[in-house]
Amino acid sequence: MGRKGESNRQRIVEAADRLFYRRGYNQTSFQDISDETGIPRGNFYYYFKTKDDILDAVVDARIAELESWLKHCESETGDPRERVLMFISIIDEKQADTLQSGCPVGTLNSELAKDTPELQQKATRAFNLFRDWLKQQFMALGLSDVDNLSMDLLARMQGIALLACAFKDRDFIQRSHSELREWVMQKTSS
Amino acid sequence: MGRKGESNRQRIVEAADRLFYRRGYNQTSFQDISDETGIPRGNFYYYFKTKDDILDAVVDARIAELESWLKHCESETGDPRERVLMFISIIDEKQADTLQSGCPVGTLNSELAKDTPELQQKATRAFNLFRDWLKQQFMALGLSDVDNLSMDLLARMQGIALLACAFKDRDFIQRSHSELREWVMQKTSS
DNA sequence: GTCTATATGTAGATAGAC
DNA sequence: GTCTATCTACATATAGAC
Repeated sequence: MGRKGESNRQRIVEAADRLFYRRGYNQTSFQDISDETGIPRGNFYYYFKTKDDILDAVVDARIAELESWLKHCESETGDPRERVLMFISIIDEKQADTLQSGCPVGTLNSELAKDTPELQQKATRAFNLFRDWLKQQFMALGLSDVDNLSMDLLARMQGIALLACAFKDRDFIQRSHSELREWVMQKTSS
Repeated sequence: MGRKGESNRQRIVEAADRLFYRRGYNQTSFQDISDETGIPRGNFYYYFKTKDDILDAVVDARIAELESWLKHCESETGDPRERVLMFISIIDEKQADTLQSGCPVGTLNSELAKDTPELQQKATRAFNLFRDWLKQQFMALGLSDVDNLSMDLLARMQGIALLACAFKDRDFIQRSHSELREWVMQKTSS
């Protein structure tokens, strides 16, 4: 059973990814994942030894998605500034999800920082991937202080996502992303 | 049986506040609170009907703490700009906790936004209190756009706290708070 | 007001039939 | 590979003795 070309393992990871995002890791049970996939609970242990192993696969999936976005930005234009602006446009398109559940990477980090530092380190991998990519773009523009610039941009994005979700304020996202674009323009024109 | 002048109810709330902050709400059990206070699990139900009621009291406690900080800023100086800068200094002093567990209000919001919107609304009360206070300070300075300014400052603080906690980066907090002060100076001098 | 014993549900994980 | 039945641990919550 299961749709063609979609392994049970893959279906579990996709459902877990969705549920971990919407409800949080700790608040998602095997029963929830079973309900969404139709795959019996006990079957999960054929593919994953523990719940943490499922999280591991989910983090890998989120990293892969982030990588695909970065590659897309790179393929669309050779101008590093345009690439960064394009990334902002991509997350801007995820408004609806951000409003409801925040940033998939940020909220996971925040949740795992409490009580499970080992897993949290895994979640920061996605942050690091993005930081490194930003650094490359800023370096290609001949900027100094690329480490700080990258952290600052990421911090702004995270603050925006957190407040937008807390207040369910769509206008705030739009205004903030617009100001973020201006910030990028200004910082990359010196 | 409880230190003098400290009711059992109060001791439960204080322990819960600490544990909810460090481990998260969902990851903190009655057993944990019992272990910290020495008060038996079953006893909690004399003071609170449900676990949610404990959270309610914890949120009230965090709001009360925030209010005391704001009052302190107001009592120290009549200059609204100085008040805002003083608030940044206060949270700057909480670096160690922020590094370990993030912002007590921000992380709680983030956790409760997933799956328990009712409780999350309660947690946003603290955000709203701070926003209103900031608006008052900015208005007293004769600024326009006080709503956006307040949201932007809060968003920056939240982004800083989240990344500092994710990367356990003390230098980042210090640099960012320093830049936040400059931002306040600039915005309030127009 | 305080504490113990316990009810009731559900979590993650395992064993073993098919 | 798939599924059911079940184990053990622990969660919130309740009942009732003291």
